[in-house]
Amino acid sequence: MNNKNPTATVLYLIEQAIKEYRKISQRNISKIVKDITIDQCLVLIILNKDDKISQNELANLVFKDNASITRMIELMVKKDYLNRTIHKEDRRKFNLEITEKGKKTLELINPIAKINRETALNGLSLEEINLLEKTLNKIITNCKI
Amino acid sequence: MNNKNPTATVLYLIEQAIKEYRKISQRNISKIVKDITIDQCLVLIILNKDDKISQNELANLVFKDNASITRMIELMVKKDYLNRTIHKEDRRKFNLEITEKGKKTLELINPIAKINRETALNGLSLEEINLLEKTLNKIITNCKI
DNA sequence: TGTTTTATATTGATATATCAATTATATTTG
DNA sequence: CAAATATAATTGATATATCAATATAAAACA
Repeated sequence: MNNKNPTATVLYLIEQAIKEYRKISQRNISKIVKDITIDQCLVLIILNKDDKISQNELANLVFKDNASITRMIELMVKKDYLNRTIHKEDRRKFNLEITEKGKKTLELINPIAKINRETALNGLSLEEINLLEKTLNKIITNCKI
Repeated sequence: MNNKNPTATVLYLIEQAIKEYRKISQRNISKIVKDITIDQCLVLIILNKDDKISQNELANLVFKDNASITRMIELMVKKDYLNRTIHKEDRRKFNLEITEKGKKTLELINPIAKINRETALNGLSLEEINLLEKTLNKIITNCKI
């Protein structure tokens, strides 16, 4: 793992970075909202921007499997963060609506999400971040081919 | 998600990048070895370099929880990739030994792991990779504080 | 129109992630 | 040396990841 050749280790670093970020994010969220996961938060944030998306589209946006989304939504409905009703035009789909509890939670979550990002990116120049973005996009493209 | 401000999106990109990389890695491994996961491969690779490490140390190396490692090892013993015996000097610990099947699997895995890395990093200059490494390390440090 | 194909979501099975509580053993300390 | 503390690993509970198989509805097509 501690080779000098970064090609052998940089992919582990990506994994480590996202795991550390998820950890502090979950810790900070849990201080304020007890019964929610960061993945569920992300679902709330996305639905808040566009509540007309399907579960399929939602899955793509958060890089998850359809199966995972189905189960997450199930839990979020059970915990009263979301309502789910059948889509009238396409009866295979569902409407996902954020409940009052969900909206209140969003107000608590949004500032924390901002702080989490700022914490993680603290001390990085905009140039560094742009480069990071560019490089990650290349890796993503490489893997998708 | 499609803000122009990269500070809001770059952390999602990290998540996406590692997920795409894990996907192709698992796909390529599964073509050759049927009953193994990429996480289990990583455990084999690490134990092959140093079979004296404890489960704790192993967990740290692969950025996993102790609990996850316990269960992974349990499965790997069941599938005859590892042997586990009690540590004589410290009876809280265990010795982890790669079986013959494990060794043969390693020979199949190692070249694929190399190809996976090369695929993911294809077209990236050494400079880009070094910068990526540097930036990721900064993020990791930020999150750990 | 009836049949085939495609799209959306669910379910089952298995693996991993994470936290908290617990067990067993080692180490430290009074 | 005994009690307190620390360390290594396990277990239980719950959430997510992934694949394959399935159900249902919509769209395409002949």
